[in-house]
Amino acid sequence: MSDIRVRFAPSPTGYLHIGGVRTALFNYLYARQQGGKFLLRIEDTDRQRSTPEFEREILDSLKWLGLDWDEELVHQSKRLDRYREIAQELIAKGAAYESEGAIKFKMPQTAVKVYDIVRDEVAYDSKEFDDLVIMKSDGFPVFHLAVVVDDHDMGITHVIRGEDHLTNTPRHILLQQALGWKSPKYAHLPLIFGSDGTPLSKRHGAVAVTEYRNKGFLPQGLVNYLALLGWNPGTPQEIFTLPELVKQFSLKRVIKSNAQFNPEKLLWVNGQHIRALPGEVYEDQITAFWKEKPHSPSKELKINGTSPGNLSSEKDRGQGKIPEMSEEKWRKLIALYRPRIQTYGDLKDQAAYCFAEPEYKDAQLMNEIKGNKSVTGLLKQLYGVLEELGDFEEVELLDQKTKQVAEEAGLKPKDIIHPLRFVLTGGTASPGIFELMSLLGKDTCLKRLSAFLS
RNA sequence: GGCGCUAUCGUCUAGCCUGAUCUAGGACGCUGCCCUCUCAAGGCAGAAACACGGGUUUAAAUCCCGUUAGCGCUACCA
Repeated sequence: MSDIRVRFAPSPTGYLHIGGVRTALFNYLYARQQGGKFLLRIEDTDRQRSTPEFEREILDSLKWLGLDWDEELVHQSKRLDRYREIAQELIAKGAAYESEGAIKFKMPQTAVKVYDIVRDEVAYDSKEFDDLVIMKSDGFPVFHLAVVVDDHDMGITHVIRGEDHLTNTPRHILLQQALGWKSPKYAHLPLIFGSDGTPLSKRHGAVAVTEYRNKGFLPQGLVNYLALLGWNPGTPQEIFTLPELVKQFSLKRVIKSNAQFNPEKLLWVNGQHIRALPGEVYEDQITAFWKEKPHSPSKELKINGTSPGNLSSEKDRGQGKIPEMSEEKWRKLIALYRPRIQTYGDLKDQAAYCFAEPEYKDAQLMNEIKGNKSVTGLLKQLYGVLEELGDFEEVELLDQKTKQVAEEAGLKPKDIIHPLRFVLTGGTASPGIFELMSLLGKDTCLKRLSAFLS
């Protein structure tokens, strides 16, 4: 156990966003790796914009991501007296003065050096800085004072934050010097931008953690991707679990230049995690995702009474249950789609025809198949063959029988498989047709066939 | 404007400190091929970058200077 103490200090004026997660993550990784403490401080001195709801969202998001923190939460709003005390102390020392109801820090005229772990030494001349308001006329501290006081009181040894604070650092150091306090070590992280190089915002798509959660991203996928923005292990490894990151992380390998957020790579990383998960974990997670109301659009997945197997009746719907597909079928389904999805939410788009009647959107293809006598003849024949089968449990048998129909007509397997896929799914892409037939079940398959052929 | 930070494929990046091993490596995306009943997944291959200009040196992506560009700070926001 080292005495390293770091902190993440969000303002509850909005949801936890991508940039915040990255900052929190790097603090977390450093603390856990060094055997130090990862603390949380809520910077809620902006009374207008801070809300308890946002605070709860932020904490929820951090928990979901697996970034657990140590010790009690610190709220700046509860430390107002302390800031006032320090401000008075600065006045008493002649380092600050009152001005129009506010208190200003008298900026010493001196050279300041910031030793930054990421970018080495950065020098400033404080002649460039104006006197700094530290207490607003409403009696609330300004960010700079609160940060310096809190970091000191919390025993913070390393301040790891975004590069947007780099230029604030000399002011903070001057404040610390005026108070006779030791400065923590600093590490400024590169910023994350959108694909057009401007600060990440809603224009660039999802920025809030909750949005990613709702879409069915895995916390480890998001964490993994974000770890790679501004840091790399120096090895070709790209896929990491949190513990692996903790082990390999190093502030020394933090990149200096800003990065652009690339949603496509995030998707890929997430897909890798989906495939790397132990089977049971995958099953539990994706099942929970589709069951849990607040975080899944599962209503949209529903399902008319006409779904495969014994799907839910009208009454059962909206209960937040997986459609009353048997446990066994649901498992088959998610196994079949595992290599095909990048987020749990993808199931909705890709397997829609498992939960509702297929939509034949491609009218041209529809007519092509329907208008082709030999194809429809083949399908009718197949219908007859399938009807004779007991159930559709045996994939091998379905395979055999279906191909046999084609062979007997002097055709190739795909000559029947492709039209059949279209009939059953309404499209041209699906998992293996025989696995799919088995999944849908005999009734559904026959029903779709006869409906199509009639 | 002033001050500060940054600058390798479209994007994330390795390499830069300790110059020669770099005809610049990996990943996402893209293209093609293989696998194959389609789509994925997986495998293989390909196109794709050292911002620009000066130095230093036998030798520079790597060191130095300048230019340009991007970003940040310059609030009684955080």
